Amino acid sequence: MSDARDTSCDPAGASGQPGRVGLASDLLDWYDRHARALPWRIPPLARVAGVKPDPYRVWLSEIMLQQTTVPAVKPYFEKFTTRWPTVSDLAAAEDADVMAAWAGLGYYARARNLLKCARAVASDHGGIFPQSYEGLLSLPGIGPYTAGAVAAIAFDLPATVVDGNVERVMARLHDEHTPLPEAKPILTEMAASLTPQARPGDYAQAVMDLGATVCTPRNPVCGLCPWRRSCAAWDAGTMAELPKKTPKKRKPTRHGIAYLARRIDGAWLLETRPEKGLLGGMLGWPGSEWSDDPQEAPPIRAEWKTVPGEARHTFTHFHLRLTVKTCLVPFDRPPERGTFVEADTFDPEDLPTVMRKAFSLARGG
DNA sequence: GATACGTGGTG
DNA sequence: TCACCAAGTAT
Repeated sequence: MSDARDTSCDPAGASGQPGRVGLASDLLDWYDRHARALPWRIPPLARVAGVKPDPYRVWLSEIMLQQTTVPAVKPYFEKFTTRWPTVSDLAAAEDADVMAAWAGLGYYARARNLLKCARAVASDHGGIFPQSYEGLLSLPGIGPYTAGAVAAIAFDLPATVVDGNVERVMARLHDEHTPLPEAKPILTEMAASLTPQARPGDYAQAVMDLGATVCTPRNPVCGLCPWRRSCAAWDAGTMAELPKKTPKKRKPTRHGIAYLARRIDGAWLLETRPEKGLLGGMLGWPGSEWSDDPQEAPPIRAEWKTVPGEARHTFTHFHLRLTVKTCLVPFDRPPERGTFVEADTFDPEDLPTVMRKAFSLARGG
């Protein structure tokens, strides 16, 4: 781990401190000048002046940011913090309201675990988040990354935070060619050995910001990097090919049928999907199974018409081509599955994206 | 360790 | 069009 290059070229090393401290300090200097302003972030100057982050906002942002970009998260973060300003407010919310508010953001298990976690904090911890890595890790939806991030950012504990950005930065800094996920423990050890005791919260955010804005997956901007002089991949010219990753499987294509039934008073036939599995707990159109050759499964007796075209959508591990069928039914006909939702209560924004696409196709948009 | 789990942006 | 990628977790 103690690469000679780490110490040979940095001022702190020359002044007698270990090279790793020099690297952390260089990065914090960079962060003080280049930290992005984000709705959940306390700017470095304010942090140094003693302003503390709200653990609820840190936790909420970190859950939303899992596998999700900053621009996608921003409006959802504003919506959640406006509607539920504290963890106790969130804990008291209805499941359906939270799932509807999360609709469109993806990875819906996050929303289910978000509520479980808020309720655990409210009922088992008096509405206060546990202030330790282990305590945080024990909560639903909080894994090693998020426990470290909240510990560091909210409580300024010297936790090592390893996300995709940090993996990439470490792989390049040390010119590590072992492919992910095999390299994860190695990269984690590298990250741990760099984590400073001073300002761990700012440092955690700084490494991730570096990865997000300078040490990017494609076209890294090495000319602006505070760690360029210490970067082994820069020396070797291998930045563009790191980190190595084991190749992913091709996605198969599945087919399905979505049934959009409208009652004469304008109500729509919807159903809440089972808690487990794909789109678990979300509102959606009744439908067939998604497979090579789906079987008809109309949720109500009616004269169904097939909408021309298909709704196409790609999930994490397969492509979906959805045939959309519509019908109009009388007021007194009971459905075999699902529940009619009054027209003035129904908002397509409450649906996951694939279901919105089916709705758009049916409406001719 | 491998797999399931969303979505939108990008080259 | 298409594969890759993003502040991962649960099983």
